[in-house]
Amino acid sequence: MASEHVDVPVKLKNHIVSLLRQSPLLQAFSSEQFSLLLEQARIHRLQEGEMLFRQGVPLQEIFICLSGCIKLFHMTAEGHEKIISIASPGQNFAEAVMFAEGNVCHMNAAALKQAEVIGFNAGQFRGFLETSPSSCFSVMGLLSQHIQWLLDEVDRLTLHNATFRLVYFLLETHKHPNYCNIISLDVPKHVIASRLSVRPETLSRILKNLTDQGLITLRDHKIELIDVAGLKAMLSTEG
Amino acid sequence: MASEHVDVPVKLKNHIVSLLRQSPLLQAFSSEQFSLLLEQARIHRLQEGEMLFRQGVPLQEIFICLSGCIKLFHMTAEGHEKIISIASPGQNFAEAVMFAEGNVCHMNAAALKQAEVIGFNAGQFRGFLETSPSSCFSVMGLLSQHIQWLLDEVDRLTLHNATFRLVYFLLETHKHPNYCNIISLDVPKHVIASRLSVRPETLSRILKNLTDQGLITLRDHKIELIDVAGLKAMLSTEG
DNA sequence: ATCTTATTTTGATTAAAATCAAAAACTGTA
DNA sequence: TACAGTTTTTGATTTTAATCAAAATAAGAT
Repeated sequence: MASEHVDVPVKLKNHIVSLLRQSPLLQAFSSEQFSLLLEQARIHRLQEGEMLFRQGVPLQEIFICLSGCIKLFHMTAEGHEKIISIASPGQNFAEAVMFAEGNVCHMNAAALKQAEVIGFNAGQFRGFLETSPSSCFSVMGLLSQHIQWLLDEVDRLTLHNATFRLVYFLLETHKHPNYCNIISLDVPKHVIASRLSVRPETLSRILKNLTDQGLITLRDHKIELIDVAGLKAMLSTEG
Repeated sequence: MASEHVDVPVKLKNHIVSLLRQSPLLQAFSSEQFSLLLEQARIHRLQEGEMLFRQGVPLQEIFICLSGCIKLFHMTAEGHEKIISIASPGQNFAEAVMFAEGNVCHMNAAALKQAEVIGFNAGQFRGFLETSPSSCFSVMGLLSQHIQWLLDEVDRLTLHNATFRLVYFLLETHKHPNYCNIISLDVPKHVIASRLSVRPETLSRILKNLTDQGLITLRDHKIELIDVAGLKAMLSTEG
């Protein structure tokens, strides 16, 4: 799995190296361990739609997205897809698999657009953890955060409706970047829909409602948040 | 929080001690560390409905249920409750909180029936982890399992319907115990409903359907699985 | 450009489950 | 046993979002 599109050894640009050095996954390691991990790491270059790994398959790597974005998703027998999360540059994924029975991952990962992913050797990674409880604590913190996120997600799915989930998603996405109130959707809307567990038609209608209420405006593939306070109010009152 | 109903120091029956010794949470520790954890542990005796801790409050303990059962649940501003999971004797909970920002737990815990819970000192626990990477690995394995369970739960909530969730729940509950096909619900049905994210009325109707189909029978607060193969078939075909 | 394809929106309809309301079945207690 | 309370079931109705179907829009290729 995931071996066809690999370049090794890794030659990384400096800004990528410093991105990685700051990753919560790696920052607790010594410089030496960090270098050794990089030496053994592989770059996966994926075309849009290309799979990185499939559910049920054991993984020998822990991943960090370097460019593009990766969807992590479940698939039912009938072919229905549910996107659990979307990893963007700097974000790690499949780190919990390293401690799972048989290292089997229960999810699929595929590129939503042309992407580069770095895969660290899981055995080597575990080896370094064995020598360093402080690194273990760093990883345990990461796993704890992951659990917290999933608990909140269950919360949103069970106690809140589709509109709430979309508004929450918009405000979350809005948190990170460059102050301006414009969110660029760099993936098709049906991807956002799957991420939010609604049908594309429903997402379209909800966006229309919010537009009609004067809370957002839509143009191209960008959503401008007109009334952030109003959106925030929707999260506390309704849902 | 959680200090009113505490007996300390702990005096435990032998079978409880051996239950604890086998807990995935504790088994990686040395006998000495295990004893020291027990020395600092507190027993919480809870009446039915009594809270163990509330969301938003920092926790200084990691818990294992000794008797009775504990519901772990979210609560919305409007007072709607969603039970995430139910801990029965031997099961640990709130172990991830120990690595969270400010040790803040985002869930509530309360007794579903008269219960005893042992709370280990989280600081001491972390201290022992610092001395032992192998214990860390044990905990990371536990956290990884927790993540896996939550991912599956998201899966069931988004890709499957209420009937699927109930049938899955019945078969999961059936896995553990003493071969016989009778599941005793030792909690009110509305608790099961909340756990499955359906309304009590809906649960009642689904149980009726399954009964009409000859898959189960209901009497008292027991569900007898008549056609286990038929139930399993429902998980693969429909959902 | 034009044609082709994929994505998104809109409208009409359906389905699953929630809600509302009330009856029935239990529980425990006096 | 009768009574007061809770829990569960049943029935009628509504709501939310899914589904089905088709039009509109956007994106790519020739």
